[in-house]
Amino acid sequence: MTTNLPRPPPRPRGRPRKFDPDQAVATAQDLFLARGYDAVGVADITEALGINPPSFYAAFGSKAGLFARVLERYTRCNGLPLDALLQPGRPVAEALAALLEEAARRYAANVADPAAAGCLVLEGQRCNDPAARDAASALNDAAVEAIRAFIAARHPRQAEALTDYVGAVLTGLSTAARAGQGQERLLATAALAAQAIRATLAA
Amino acid sequence: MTTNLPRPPPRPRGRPRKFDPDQAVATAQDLFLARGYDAVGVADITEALGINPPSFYAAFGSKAGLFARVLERYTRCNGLPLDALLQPGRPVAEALAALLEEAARRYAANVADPAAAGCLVLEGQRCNDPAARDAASALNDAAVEAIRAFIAARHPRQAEALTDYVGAVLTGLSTAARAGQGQERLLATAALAAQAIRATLAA
DNA sequence: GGCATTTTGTACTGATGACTACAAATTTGC
DNA sequence: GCAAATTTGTAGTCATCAGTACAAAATGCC
Repeated sequence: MTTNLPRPPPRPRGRPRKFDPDQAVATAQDLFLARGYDAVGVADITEALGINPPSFYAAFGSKAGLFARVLERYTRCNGLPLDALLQPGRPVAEALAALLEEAARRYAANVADPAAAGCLVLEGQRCNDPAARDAASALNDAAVEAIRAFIAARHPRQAEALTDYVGAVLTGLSTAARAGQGQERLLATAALAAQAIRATLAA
Repeated sequence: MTTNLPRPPPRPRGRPRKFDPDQAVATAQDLFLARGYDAVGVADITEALGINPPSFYAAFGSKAGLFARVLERYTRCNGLPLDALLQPGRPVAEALAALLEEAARRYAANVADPAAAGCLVLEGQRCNDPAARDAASALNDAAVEAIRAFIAARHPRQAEALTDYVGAVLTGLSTAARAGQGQERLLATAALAAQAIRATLAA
């Protein structure tokens, strides 16, 4: 029997694409992370991809449409792994400390791309395009709710305040990363921030 | 003797101004605080002032030039009173806790202008105009240095880490305020954040 | 009154940036 | 080979926005 399972999808009818949309999303992610949504023009993207505007709009609809796909990829591949960090059995203070530490590691600029620092979701919420902002806010809201629910399972009385606090520190870490602070400083801030969580939950 | 002291400055030669530049700076401060530097156009400002663009440019030179004057006014009238909060004799943990609490109070939106939330200096650093960004960053750098020096006077070993932490929390508070959190939530976050400072300095 | 000075109002310019109309090109299915 | 389908490349449109040219108006000084 010849294989009939993983048949490569038959190529559609018309002229084939000159570029890979998934690769384009990855490239755009780098650009947005390095310069921010507003500062990256469609012309920058099409130039980086070696395509012309019509190809871009046929594939993604709009700049905000591309950004939504970039955010999806970012949360899947590069965002904080909330599911792994906030496992139901884990002590809350320990989990939140690990969350902040992981954020410090991920938000710091790496050597490969020194300008790519901070969190794309957090920073994306500050852009001037309502559609892009809403896409980022939706993902942020989901993440905040996941943190709140995790805390509330064990410490319902302190869930709101601790969630606000963790959110504020994450924002501060992302901003500090974009301002050029290196991983050591971000880790020190995260460790310091975690002390407040321990102090609160120990009481 | 007739008074000769507070003589009102003799009116200059030409056609008199139709608007008061200082009042214009105050109006612009409200606009920038409510919508952010990038989202406020020169047209918005001239319309709010009831003047035409040439009058605007004759008085302020550029949008960034106006923003510099707005920032000066903001730090003088509405910014955190660092000098009062960080007096040399004051215990460091107490002073920093008061600083965070005061930030929570000031960053929260007030009833008079519900959209005006957050810190104009912190938010201004994120705009897309390099000149405006630099003006905001210079003021921020000065504030950060003042905090660092205040801490270092008593706790030199922890000055860097604590300053980074306080800066991150302030950024988080400003962002949370702009996201709509009310004063109670901001105060709770500030109080929580202060615990980490106490824990660090008690050791 | 006449002149110098400064601001005002009208009506632009020039740059930028998201987005598109349209025809040519390249593929598949018959 | 031919028609249908889809993408590409060229060359734009349109809106927005910071900033300006220039003449008319309004003042003080002589």
